[in-house]
Amino acid sequence: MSAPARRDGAHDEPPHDGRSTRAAAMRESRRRAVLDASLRVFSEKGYHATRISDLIEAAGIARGTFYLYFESKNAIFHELLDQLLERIRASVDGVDTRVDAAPLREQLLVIVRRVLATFHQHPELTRLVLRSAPGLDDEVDRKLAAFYGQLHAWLAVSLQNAQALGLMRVLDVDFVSWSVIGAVKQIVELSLERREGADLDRATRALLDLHLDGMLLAR
Amino acid sequence: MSAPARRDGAHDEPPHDGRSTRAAAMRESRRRAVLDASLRVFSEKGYHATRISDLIEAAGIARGTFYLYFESKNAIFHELLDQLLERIRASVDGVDTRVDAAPLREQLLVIVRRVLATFHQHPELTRLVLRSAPGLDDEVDRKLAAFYGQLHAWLAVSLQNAQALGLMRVLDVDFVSWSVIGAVKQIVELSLERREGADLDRATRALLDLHLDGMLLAR
Amino acid sequence: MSAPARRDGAHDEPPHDGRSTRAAAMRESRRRAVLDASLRVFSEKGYHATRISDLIEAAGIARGTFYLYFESKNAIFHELLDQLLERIRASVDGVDTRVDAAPLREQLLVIVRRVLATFHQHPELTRLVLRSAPGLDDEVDRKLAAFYGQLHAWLAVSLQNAQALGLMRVLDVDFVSWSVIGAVKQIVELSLERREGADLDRATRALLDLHLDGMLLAR
Amino acid sequence: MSAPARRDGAHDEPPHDGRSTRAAAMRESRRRAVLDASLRVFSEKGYHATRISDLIEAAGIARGTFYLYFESKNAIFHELLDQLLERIRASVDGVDTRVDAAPLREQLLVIVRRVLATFHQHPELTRLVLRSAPGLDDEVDRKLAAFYGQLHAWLAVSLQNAQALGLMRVLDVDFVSWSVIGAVKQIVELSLERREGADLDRATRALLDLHLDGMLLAR
DNA sequence: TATGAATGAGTTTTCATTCAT
DNA sequence: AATGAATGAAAACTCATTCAT
Repeated sequence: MSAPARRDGAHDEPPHDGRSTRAAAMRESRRRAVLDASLRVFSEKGYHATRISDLIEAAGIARGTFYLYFESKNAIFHELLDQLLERIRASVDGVDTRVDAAPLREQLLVIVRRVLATFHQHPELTRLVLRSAPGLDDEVDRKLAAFYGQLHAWLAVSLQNAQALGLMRVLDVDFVSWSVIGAVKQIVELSLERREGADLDRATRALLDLHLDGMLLAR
Repeated sequence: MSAPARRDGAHDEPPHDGRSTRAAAMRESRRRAVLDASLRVFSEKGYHATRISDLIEAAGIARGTFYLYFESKNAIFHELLDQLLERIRASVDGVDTRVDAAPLREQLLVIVRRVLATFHQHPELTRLVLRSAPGLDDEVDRKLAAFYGQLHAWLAVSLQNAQALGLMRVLDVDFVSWSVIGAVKQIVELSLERREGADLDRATRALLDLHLDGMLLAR
Repeated sequence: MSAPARRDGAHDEPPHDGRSTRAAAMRESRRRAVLDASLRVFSEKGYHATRISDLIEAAGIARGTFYLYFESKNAIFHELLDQLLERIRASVDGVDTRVDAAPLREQLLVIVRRVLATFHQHPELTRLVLRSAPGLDDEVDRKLAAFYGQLHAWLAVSLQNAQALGLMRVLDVDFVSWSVIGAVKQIVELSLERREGADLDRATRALLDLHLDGMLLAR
Repeated sequence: MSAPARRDGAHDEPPHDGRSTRAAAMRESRRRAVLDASLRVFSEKGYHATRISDLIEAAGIARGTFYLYFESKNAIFHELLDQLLERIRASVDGVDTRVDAAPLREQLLVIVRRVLATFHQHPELTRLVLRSAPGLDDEVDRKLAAFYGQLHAWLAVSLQNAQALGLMRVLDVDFVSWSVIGAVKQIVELSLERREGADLDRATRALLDLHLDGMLLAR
């Protein structure tokens, strides 16, 4: 998976020479603070129920200040969205997709655990992506589709390889990949509600158990 | 699965004696028409992007008339939501959960096909539930949670039985049930985009194949 | 001078069948009332100092009602502007430009008196055109330029004819026409301040006296 | 015509002793630079469409710096306005109003040419006065009224004298003076659009031709 | 019952001015 | 003196809901 263009957010990056390095750092940290506060609010109330007033109150800034850092409510949401998407991409990117490198079981174990952990470490971002984002607007939907599409493509290729190497049964790789993605999403959503960190391992094992060996006793 | 309380929508059902039976029928049919039109609009534009103007235009009624039949924009959405939820429930309800009645594979085949078909027959309702509804408001989220909760409980019990009867491996039934639900949701969403009706069988088979026998070759 | 396309203002003319003739009339009269009230406010405070609040207060309507009739503050202003421009055009249109029809003096007398009277009858519209409109935005400036351009063209042609017929000295018709227009505008503006209606005749005579016979005694 | 009170603009002139003379000069030159840049912007975009951001960008200074030199957006505009008004006043002031000094024709030739040239040399200031200023606020309108009033008074007195000396026909001096002012304004505005410098003489001659000898052939 | 004009609270965004550094 | 980030009052516009006919 290749990294998408980074989204810098602020309208036009001010040209900062040497002397304003400090200022630029301050600015960036403040931006971060607003993003963090906004994430919390968006994640809790959802996009539409969130007012700019909520955002600036949570960030402790004035109304105009918000627009100093972000173009609009919509823009800050997109920036937030891009972040998690990027984070998940990164967490998957690290996994070795050369199937011969290790048994399928081990490989999937690593990636599933990583993905679940990533979501688990960022419950707000997760809630944002899973609950607030879908259906917001066409642009958001396009981003989500692209994201899941990448994930699916990556998974499908991996499975295809495994299949070619005789490590996997002959299955409908397309549907199976989507199925796995759906299962993971659902488990993530579940852990969001339950907020039990300890279940991460249990969830990982259950997912692998099911998908690798199936429900039936023997064949 | 038990049927939930029916939601009548309109403010207070006027007591209709014999002479107004015809009128009541007219009223009901008109209500239906508005609901149908609204479903189409909601499903296409999403809840927030949909204006009352869109609804009344699609239904061909006047602004005030809308409020004669529905309390509010929110109320009609809830009514629509309840409908699909009820329809899916019904499609699942019919399945015999006594595990000994048939092999697990057959049972799951029937139910998965039914569920997929149900969604497939009502793409608008599906889009509504899958895209517009989540994260809308607490009430909606509660309903969805309850719905999926029921589904999960039903599935978990079935699997538990199968397990007890030695028809199924020992798996974490809780997680596995959620995983299956997630997979199905994802496949449904997929078919929503692709709009290929013929794939229903292929999807069903792929889902069962994966979940019953797993990915690995042999054990 | 040809009449320009009428500007109907309201977003999309609602289709009114026979039964809603009364309603349409009501609507139109209400529109008029809002236009009149707005004209008063605009004329007194100028475009920018006028708030929508001022407009709706003057018209005695609610905020939303305003937007039922007009798209925006800018739109109602344009509609008002078009009105006076049209009215002046009409007042000039009636004048016979065939120079041989009457002596130049008589012709100019009629038209100048008409123009002055038109402005004088509508002091608010006049103030709007003369004070608020110029420099408002490009569209307004274009309209004003077009308007004065028509006026100038009409005048220039008339003078050209007069010249060809030997009724007028050989003068730079282009500049002279603009000069006359400027003089009239200034006199109109003057009468706006003085608010003396009786001076209309005196002003007309002074203008003609000056422009026809010049300042010098004899030649 | 007497010079009006000078408007210094900046809050309170700091008392500058000998040692700060250099600094004061710097300050003054910077002030000038900001004024010049602002004039350009105001003249192009108009008062309301001009943002402080435009001003400081054009002047190459920081936001806060602007307020070190000028009290407000309104204040700098007024200062700019006063300048042209003063400049025109000065260009007229030099003309000898003792009518017996020269024939009316010669006198008017000089002054009209001067006035036109003054405007022509400063198109931005001209656009400001003619397009942006009128109707801006009461204070501006008062200044413009005062300015034109002075011009009118000066012209009226001159004509009165000429009349008394038998150099001019008996005309309504009040209206005639306003008429001349209006004509000149219009011609100036015209040359602003056309931007043809060479026409200055032609315009001057046309104006005099018309006003001195009138349109008619002979009397 | 049906209509659609009227309502006004609520929301985003702008931008002149201030002030800490 | 110079800077530019921060401020918040003010303004336009939207749209779900009401209500007189």
